[in-house]
Amino acid sequence: MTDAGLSAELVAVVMAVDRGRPFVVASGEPPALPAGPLRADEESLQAGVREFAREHMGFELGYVEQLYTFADLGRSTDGRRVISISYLGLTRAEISGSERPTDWSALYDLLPWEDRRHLESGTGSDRLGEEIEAALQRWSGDDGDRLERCRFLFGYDERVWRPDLALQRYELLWETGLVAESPCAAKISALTAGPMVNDHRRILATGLSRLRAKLQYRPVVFELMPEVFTLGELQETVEAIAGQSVHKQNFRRAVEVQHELVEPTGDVSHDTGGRPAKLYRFRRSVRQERDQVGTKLPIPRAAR
Amino acid sequence: MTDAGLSAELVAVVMAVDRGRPFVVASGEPPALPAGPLRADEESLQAGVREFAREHMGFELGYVEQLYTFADLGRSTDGRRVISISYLGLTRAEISGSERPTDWSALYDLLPWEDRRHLESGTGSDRLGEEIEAALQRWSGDDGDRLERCRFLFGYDERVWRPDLALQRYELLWETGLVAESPCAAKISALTAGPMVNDHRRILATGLSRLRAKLQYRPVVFELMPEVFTLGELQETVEAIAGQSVHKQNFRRAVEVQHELVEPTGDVSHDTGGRPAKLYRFRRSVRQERDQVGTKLPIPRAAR
DNA sequence: CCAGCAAATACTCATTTCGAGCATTTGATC
DNA sequence: GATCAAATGCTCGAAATGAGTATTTGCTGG
Repeated sequence: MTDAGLSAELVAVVMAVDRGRPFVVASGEPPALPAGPLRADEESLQAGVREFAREHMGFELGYVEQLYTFADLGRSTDGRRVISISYLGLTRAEISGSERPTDWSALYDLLPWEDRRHLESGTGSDRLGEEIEAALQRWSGDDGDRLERCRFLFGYDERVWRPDLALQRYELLWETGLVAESPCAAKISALTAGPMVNDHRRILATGLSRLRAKLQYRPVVFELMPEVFTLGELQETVEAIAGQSVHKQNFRRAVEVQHELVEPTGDVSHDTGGRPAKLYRFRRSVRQERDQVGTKLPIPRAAR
Repeated sequence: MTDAGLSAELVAVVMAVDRGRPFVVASGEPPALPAGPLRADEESLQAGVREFAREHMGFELGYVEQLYTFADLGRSTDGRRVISISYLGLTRAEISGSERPTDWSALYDLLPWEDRRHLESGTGSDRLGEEIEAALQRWSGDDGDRLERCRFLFGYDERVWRPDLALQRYELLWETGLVAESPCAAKISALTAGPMVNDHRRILATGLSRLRAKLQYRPVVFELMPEVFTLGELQETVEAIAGQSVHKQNFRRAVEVQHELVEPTGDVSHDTGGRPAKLYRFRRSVRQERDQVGTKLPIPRAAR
C-alpha cells in the first residue's frame, strides 16, 4: 500500500580508529550522520551503502552491517514519517590529527560518557561521571526501579560497567533529559555540546553498542586495522572502541590462542618506545569462516 | 524523497512452543507469514506489531524485537520495491494438537533440517540429512571454499553443528537450489514441501537464527512458557527452539546458578511420568534488568 | 659505552566455568 | 512391593579466565 507521505532513506554510521582515537563520519552544524534517499535502482541496500561511501566519502567500507530501521513517528522535526534504515560501516581511513577532513568527528565528543579509558588506573577526576551520577540520582528519587536501572547501566554500587550497553545508556540519558535531543532537556545538558540532527545520536549509539557487542565474538576489529599491525596497536584499537582498557597479557594470549587468526609478517616495528614489536597481518583466509562464527577477543563484558 | 513505487510493510515471525513442538504463524497456500502495510497513524512499529497480533491473531505478544529490513529489488514476484520490516514475536499461545487453528504451522515443517533432536542419541536414520549432504557434495565439487562452507555450516567432518547458523544454512541451501524458492530450484527440492510466499522462508530463518542466538544470553525463553512450569518443561522448550537436546543436569545447574532468575512456587507437578517436579515461575522483577543484560542458558553453541 | 626506561613478550597460578557422568530420590503403576 | 521414569543431587577433570610476576630488548641521554 503506497502511502503518499512515505519516504525512505539510508543512514550510515561509519567508523574508523586512528591511533587509539575513534572517529565517525558526521558533519555540519548541528552534526549529522551521512544519509541519503533510498534510490529506486539500487539492487541491494548493502551495496547501496558501499556505493554511497565510495562516492560521497571517497573510500571503501571493509565491513557493512544493517543496524536498525527507525520508523516511528515524531522522529524528525517536521511531522512526516521517514523510514531510516541504518547501517554500520567500518573502514581503515587514516584520520590524522592535523588535517583531518571536516566530516570526521571524534566519536567520544558525541558520546563523551562512553569513553572510560582515562579513569581506569587510579585517580582520574571524573567530573562528567560525577555529574551524571548526581543527575541520575536526582531523577531517580526514591523510585527503586529507576535506581536499579541507573546502577545497572552505569555500573554504580559495585556493579560492572558493560561497554555494549551504550544504547541503553543513551536512552536512559534521553529520558532523563540529559542529552540535548531530549524533549525535556530544558537546562544546559553539559553532557553533549549541542543536539545532533533528528535522532542521529541515538543511531550513533546503536552503532556503537552493536560494534562493541560484535567485537567480542567476531573478528571485526581487523576492518579497522591497517594491513600490518602490532599486537599493541590491535589492542589499542579494541580499547578505543570498547572505551576501556584490557589486560595486556591476556589480550595477546586470546589472540594467539585463536588458531591462525593472525600471522606474523616477520618484520618488527620500532616506533614503540620500548622493545620492538612483531608485526602481524590478519589472515583473510579465515575471514569467511570466522565472519559467520565466533572469534573471541576479550573485551571485558565486565569491568571494575 | 518520496518514491512513487515505494511501499512498506510489516512482516511478523510469531512463534510459540507447545509441549516441545515449536509453531509459527503462517497460513495459506503457499504459506505466508502475517504481513500488513505500514499504517500512517502508527506511532511506533513495535506497537504496530503488537496491535496487529492482537487484532488479527487474537493474542498478546510477550516479546517483540525488530529483526531485519528487507528492501532489495527482486524480492517479490512483481518487480516493485517493497520494504519489509520484519519482527520477531514470542507468545505463550497454546496450540494443542487437535483443533489447532489453521494459521499455526509447525516450524520444522517449514525448515525441516533445523530439527536435530531425533538423531541425537544413537541411530536415527537421517534420510534428510544424508540427502542434503549428498546434494551439497555435488554442488561443491572440487571447490575448496564451497566444501569448507558446507562443512562449517552443517557440521560435517567433526565440526560442530551450531543451531544459530540457521539463516546461513538457509542461504546456502538457497544458493544451491535446494529450497523451493531458489531461482535455480529446477528439480523437486525434497527438502521443502513447496515454496513460501516471496522470501518469507528467509525471513523465518532470520527469526529462528536470532531467537536461537538470543536464547543463549537473554531470558527470552520465558516468553514462551506458561506462568508456572517445571525445569523439565523449560528445558524442553529450549530444546525445541534450539533443535537439539542439552545435558539435563547442566541445564538445571545453569538455571539455578543464575541468581533469582526463577523461584519455586512451592507446588509440584505430577504429570511427569516419574518423580514429581517442582514448579517454578519466572521472576518478572528481574526481567527489566536481565532483558538488557545477559542470562546464560546453556544451548550448546556446539554440539557433537 | 653504560644505566635506565618503556614496552613487548614469557610464564605462573588460583578461580570459575563447562561438559559429562554416576548416584540417589520419589511418586505412579502394575 | 518390585519396577519404572523422571527429577534431583553430587563429583570430577578439562578448559577458560582474571590477575600477577618476571624477563627480554632496543632506544636514549649522559
